[in-house]
Amino acid sequence: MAITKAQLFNEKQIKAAEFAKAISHPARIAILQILAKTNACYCGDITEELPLAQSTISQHLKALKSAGIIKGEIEGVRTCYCFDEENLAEFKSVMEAMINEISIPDSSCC
Amino acid sequence: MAITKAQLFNEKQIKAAEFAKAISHPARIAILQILAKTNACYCGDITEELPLAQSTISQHLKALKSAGIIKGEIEGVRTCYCFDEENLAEFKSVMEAMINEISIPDSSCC
DNA sequence: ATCGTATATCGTAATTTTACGATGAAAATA
DNA sequence: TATTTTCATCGTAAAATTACGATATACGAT
Repeated sequence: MAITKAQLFNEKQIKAAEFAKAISHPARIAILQILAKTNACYCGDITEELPLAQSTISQHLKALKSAGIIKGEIEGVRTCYCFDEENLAEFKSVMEAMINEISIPDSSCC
Repeated sequence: MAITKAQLFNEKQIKAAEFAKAISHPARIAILQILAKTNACYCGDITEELPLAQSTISQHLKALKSAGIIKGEIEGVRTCYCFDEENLAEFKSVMEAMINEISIPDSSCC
């Protein structure tokens, strides 16, 4: 990747790609599903449910947090991870808009 | 990545992650948008619209094809890329299901 | 004050991704 | 037949991703 020319893509494209990258690993999807379905929101809980080391789960949590999809609140010795409500809404709307944009055109050539 | 433990995640998670990875780069999103909005479906057309080398575009097209989202039909010296109708529908339904699953639970802890 | 628990971070290694130019292959054109 | 056009692939390099164990930090409990 010689020089990043990413600024030549538009904001929507970059944002959608970032969100997509955030969920481009089965472990991160699994983490989001766990957060959505259970009250297990501590790193330890998630580590118990997934076949990965604690440090790896922590890394994935960091990636999801960087993307803005989740936030982490420190509760003493632990950190409670949950969805970032506002950003989750943005995630969904950006992804849905993208999915809707990607469709077969009227005059499909093949 | 010592040993791939991906088989310990379920099929849906793996499929969704694969699709997400396919659109996790602005160039690939841009390519899909071009295919959706114009009749430019040749590698050369796309190369003209994006700030990347022809070989790089070809690589991105290959990635989208591997994910099944598009197909390529050889037309003499050129290749016409378009959406794979059936797989595109799967892409959309898998992604939408995933997005719907990811939601704030009733008893949010924080 | 010490010990145990939970998690983030560091160091490291293997793999994958991204990008480019150069080259090759195959069809169309001169 | 020779040339041009179009695209895929190769070779390569830089960077990012993924994973782990080890360690550091910080809080709570004893």
